[in-house]
Amino acid sequence: MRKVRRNGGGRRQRRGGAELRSAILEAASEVFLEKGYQGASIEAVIEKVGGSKRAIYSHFGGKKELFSALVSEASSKVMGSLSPEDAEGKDLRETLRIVGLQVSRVLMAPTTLALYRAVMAEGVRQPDVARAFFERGPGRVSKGLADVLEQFRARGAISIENSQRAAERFLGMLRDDVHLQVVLGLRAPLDEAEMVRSVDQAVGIFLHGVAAARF
Amino acid sequence: MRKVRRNGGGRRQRRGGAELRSAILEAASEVFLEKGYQGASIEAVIEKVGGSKRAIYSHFGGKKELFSALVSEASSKVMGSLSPEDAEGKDLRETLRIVGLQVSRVLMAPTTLALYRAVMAEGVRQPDVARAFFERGPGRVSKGLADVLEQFRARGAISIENSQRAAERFLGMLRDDVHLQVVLGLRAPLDEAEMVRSVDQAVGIFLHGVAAARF
DNA sequence: CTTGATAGGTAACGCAAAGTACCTTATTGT
DNA sequence: ACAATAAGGTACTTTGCGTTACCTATCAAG
Repeated sequence: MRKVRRNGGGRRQRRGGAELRSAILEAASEVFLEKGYQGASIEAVIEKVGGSKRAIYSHFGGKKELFSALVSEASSKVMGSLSPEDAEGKDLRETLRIVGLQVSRVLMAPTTLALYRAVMAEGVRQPDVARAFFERGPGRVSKGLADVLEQFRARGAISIENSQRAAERFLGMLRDDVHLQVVLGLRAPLDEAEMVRSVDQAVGIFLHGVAAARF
Repeated sequence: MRKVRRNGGGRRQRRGGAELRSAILEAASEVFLEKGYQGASIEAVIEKVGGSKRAIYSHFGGKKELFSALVSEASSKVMGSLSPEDAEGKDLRETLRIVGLQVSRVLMAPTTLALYRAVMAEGVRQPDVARAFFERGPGRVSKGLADVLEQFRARGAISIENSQRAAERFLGMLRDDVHLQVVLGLRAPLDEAEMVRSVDQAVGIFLHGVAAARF
């Protein structure tokens, strides 16, 4: 009886097997995010990574599965740039400013924008891709913010019925026409200063609304 | 000397020339909006409309131009379903409710969703398409609402620095995670009752915010 | 009726790209 | 070292599709 060394998935290792896999994912990111799922070609990926198509079919199974893997990975990676602990112990306004700014930075990052485009287009036809993206990305963010809001609600700082929906509203304000125009390539992403102002405005509306104070 | 019958563009008419053109646009809508720009094929369009590919090249020039024409038309058509006059003479809250509900209906309509997906994906590569979509669609809506808000601001009903940005914020709240999930095909569009509740919530936040009243 | 022009149809070209059959080579257990 | 196994490479097949060259039928002008 032999001992077989296996890695996590139960697949045998070879010279740079795992390295090749992640190199493919890297190259696939570039190609798929630039051209979109349908516009991307396996050949273009291989051209970047060097090697042969066979490697992609061995490692992933096909174009669809490669895309799916890529989206999962990219969605998770994006989340890594968020650090909710930065908002610990702050008051509500400051918390919203910090979270809002972090989210805005993510939303305006080139990779996120490209991911957004690609997934929006293909999500309807590949439900697992849509789910992976949403649950690892926007869904996680709004859940996280909802938890925070819930704490403030419990303390009586805010009056809302549904923390989850409230969080989604706040985040929705960050994904407004400006973001849409950036996604469409109609204007450059906001720079840091613009983002700060934008977030401040959103926080202001979210906290107190636009109605003139009726004193 | 005979009179020459011409249509608007100065192009000679023939048996069903214009009818064919619009039939092509109709079929192209179905195909492009279902499959996306890159996934759609001229052949599929022609199969639906009957005739030959030559007709498309005569009328439009190519796949790109056909898509562009389609997006312009569809974007304008969508706007037709908005009737801002319904909000005339109402107070601020009621105005926002009416506008919000109309916009929500549009956002949840299958055609709009499909258009959204297709344009989001292809906009970066076809700037004229992105522009046509945005200016006829979302841009027009937010401009319209901005004008209304400006009137309320002038009357002192609301305190905001920038009506345009404020309008975009309100509309952004309608394009939140729920809308994203619908676009991604992860959940069914809201029905009328759900939309009403959703809009009411957004209006509430927009007007007074979530902060507990400090009396 | 003739003539010129053009919208529309037929069919073919050319290319890109997904997937695969087959071979090569590295790796691992004995 | 050697056999067994499987990853990785080469090159092909097949398919689908955008585009175009060429032809035909229709319509207006004289």
